[in-house]
Amino acid sequence: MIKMIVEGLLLDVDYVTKDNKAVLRLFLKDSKEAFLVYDENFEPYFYVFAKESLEKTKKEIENLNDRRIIKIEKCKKKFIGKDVEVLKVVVDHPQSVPKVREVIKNLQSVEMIAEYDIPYARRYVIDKGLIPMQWLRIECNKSNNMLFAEKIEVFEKDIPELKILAFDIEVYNPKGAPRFDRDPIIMINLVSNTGLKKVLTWKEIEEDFVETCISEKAMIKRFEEIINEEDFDIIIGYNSSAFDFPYLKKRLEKLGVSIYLGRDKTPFKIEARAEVPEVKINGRVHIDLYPIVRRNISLSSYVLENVVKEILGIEKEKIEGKDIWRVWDKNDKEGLARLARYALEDAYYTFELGKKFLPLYYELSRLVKQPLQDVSRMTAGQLVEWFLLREAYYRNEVAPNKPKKEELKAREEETYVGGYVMEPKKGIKENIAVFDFRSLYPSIIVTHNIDPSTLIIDKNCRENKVPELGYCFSKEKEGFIPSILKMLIEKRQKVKKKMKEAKGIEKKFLDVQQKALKILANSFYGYMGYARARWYRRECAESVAAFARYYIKKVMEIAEKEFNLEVVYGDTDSLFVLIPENKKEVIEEFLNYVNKSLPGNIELEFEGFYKRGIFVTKKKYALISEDGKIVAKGLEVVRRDWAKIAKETQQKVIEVLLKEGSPEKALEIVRNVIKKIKNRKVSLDDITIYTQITKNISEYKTLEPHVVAAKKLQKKGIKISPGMIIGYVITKGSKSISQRAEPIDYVSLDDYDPDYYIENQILPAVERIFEVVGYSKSFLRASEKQQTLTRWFS
DNA sequence: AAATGACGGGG
DNA sequence: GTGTACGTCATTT
Repeated sequence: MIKMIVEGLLLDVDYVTKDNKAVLRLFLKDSKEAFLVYDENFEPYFYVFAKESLEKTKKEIENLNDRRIIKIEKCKKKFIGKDVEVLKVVVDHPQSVPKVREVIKNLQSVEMIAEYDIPYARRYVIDKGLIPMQWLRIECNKSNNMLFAEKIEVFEKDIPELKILAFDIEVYNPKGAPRFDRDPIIMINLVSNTGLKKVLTWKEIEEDFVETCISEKAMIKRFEEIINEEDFDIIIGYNSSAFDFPYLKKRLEKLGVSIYLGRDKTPFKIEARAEVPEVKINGRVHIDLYPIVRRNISLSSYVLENVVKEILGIEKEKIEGKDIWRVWDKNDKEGLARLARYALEDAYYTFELGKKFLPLYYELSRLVKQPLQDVSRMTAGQLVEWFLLREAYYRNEVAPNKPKKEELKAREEETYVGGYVMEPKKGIKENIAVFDFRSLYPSIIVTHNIDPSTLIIDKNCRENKVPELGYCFSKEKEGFIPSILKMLIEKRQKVKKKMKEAKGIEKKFLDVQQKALKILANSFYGYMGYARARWYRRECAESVAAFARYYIKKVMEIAEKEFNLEVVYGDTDSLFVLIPENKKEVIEEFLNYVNKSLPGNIELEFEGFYKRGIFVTKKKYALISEDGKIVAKGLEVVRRDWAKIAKETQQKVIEVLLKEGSPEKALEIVRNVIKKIKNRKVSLDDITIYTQITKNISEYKTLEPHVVAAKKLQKKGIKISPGMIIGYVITKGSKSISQRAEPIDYVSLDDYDPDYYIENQILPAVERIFEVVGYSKSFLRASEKQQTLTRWFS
């Protein structure tokens, strides 16, 4: 056994079981290579609160004679700000926790149990004070060529160059959605910061970045080889959790091959989660950019091309997914080369998106102090929760439990008045300035000391009283949440101050840091009102919202009364104001005036200027900026289970209204579409609705259209299995919509029901928009029904 | 009115 | 893995 000291950046932590004991694995990376350190010095535990005396409860637990229980200790802790004494029950293995806790929680003398559901690796990084994406100096023992940690300390140092691979697969798909049991992977596209720009495939393609393998199987094995040879730290994809990796896994099963991508030479695993599946490649970090982009940027569509356009400002061409197989089958030299170029582009842009977002997640990982891959999957509420769990540990607070099912249901039903949403002045408006107050919520929490422990429910309370509500917040003692939030805000201000003097990379680095702090700080309000939160407290969230309403209304009043500006819309922390032609300077004046009148660090910001907007209802509007970018909120019908013709019609209507400001032209578009539908001048492609079968047909309780269509296919001898996407058309007749759904392969243009497409597809997609520009629902419907009588459709 | 089921991205 | 989303919409029952 040799003693030694190693240093490395903490990329990930998990545990393995050796001799029935859990051993933690720290995956580290120094400036040269990746390495692994084990830690055996940690034990799983949870807390027990006693009804009467700790001693009595301790005895009762001891009397269980449960061999999984290793130790029971009395501890002094705090719970929601109050001193408590609890028992710490240590067990032999993390997987014993759920079993032992079930026994203990039902004991007579037990009041409740706590912190019984914290994943072992996360508990470990919290208790040991480790910071992922930060450097560790570890004193270890080396035996059998393995390193065992004895003492660990965190120190600050820049993140070393990490090896990052972006990948993407192309799949043969003659039936639209690829069927994993039949359709092969035809290309694997790789772009890395180690200089890789490669398309693996199994057809000869004349491009120098293409590497031709002898078969699909050989191509996948080559993919494995490249990952292991280059030893990537991070593997990124776009929707790779839900598509690329699951598809790859199914192909591997079908082909009877295994690949070992883990640093410990294990296969990658796909773990079912409520959200999207989680891909685990031991020792490496897998990050799917699709959910990240969705969480961080508000767009009407998240197809890669659109994301690249909006975020990177690059117009990228797309080979329609549906056409890939055709190009592949055609075997035309130029076609295949073109396919390969597009394929490489997909990986390239995924890589570019990674460059854009990864630094932020490195920072969030350091800030929340949980592993990068975990943090990359967290929603805002989870970021706050894990951050608070760490803070609670260091303040000796026992964390409140997550709500049980009934409690969750009760919380979800507990509604309160949220932000103020103004009923928009409906219709088309021009020259719109948008302002928002993003720092409003955190500032309110800190300024008014809003916390579960400071809440006073008393109609007659006076000091620090919440507008409209019978609550006050004591200012005697700083609350848990306000004190943490205050620290975050101050830290951010410091970083921003430093940023002013910094340059180049240093400045960028600081900018990412302040963004991470901002994201976290802005999530605390939502967190207190989030039903699944441990530190949930309805009255707190309710009070923040009440203060926010007070401030936004005040600012709207200033705009109208003091600046004579028309406010056309506002939502929670934003307001939309009409700016008179040639008076843009008023934006600055208004902003300055408002900010002088607001208390503390509460600040209004200018978000942007828009040439035109359509305001439909609360939360439903579309804006076009001066450079022609359209931002649509709440109006999109871009789902697969709508007919293409409905989606396209809606898009065209919004575009014409915003670009030309002409309801008449938009109406003309709708009339033409209706006419086309009536005259059967559409294609089957336009009217096909695609819906996925998600379980065995026999398990369906209700007979929806796609289920009926699938049953009809089954009768024709076609095997239906979960995951299949059924394309169908609604045909003429008097039965229910479902009964009239016919599989696309068995209908002709003469069969479809024009009324269904007009009434249930076209009109619902556009009528709300038309209503606000002066054409009522009944007008649209009436003019549609009078088709043969009126000029509209003749 | 309540219950049920599907959407997103990927090809 | 000591963790199971989310908010919205259409259609059926």
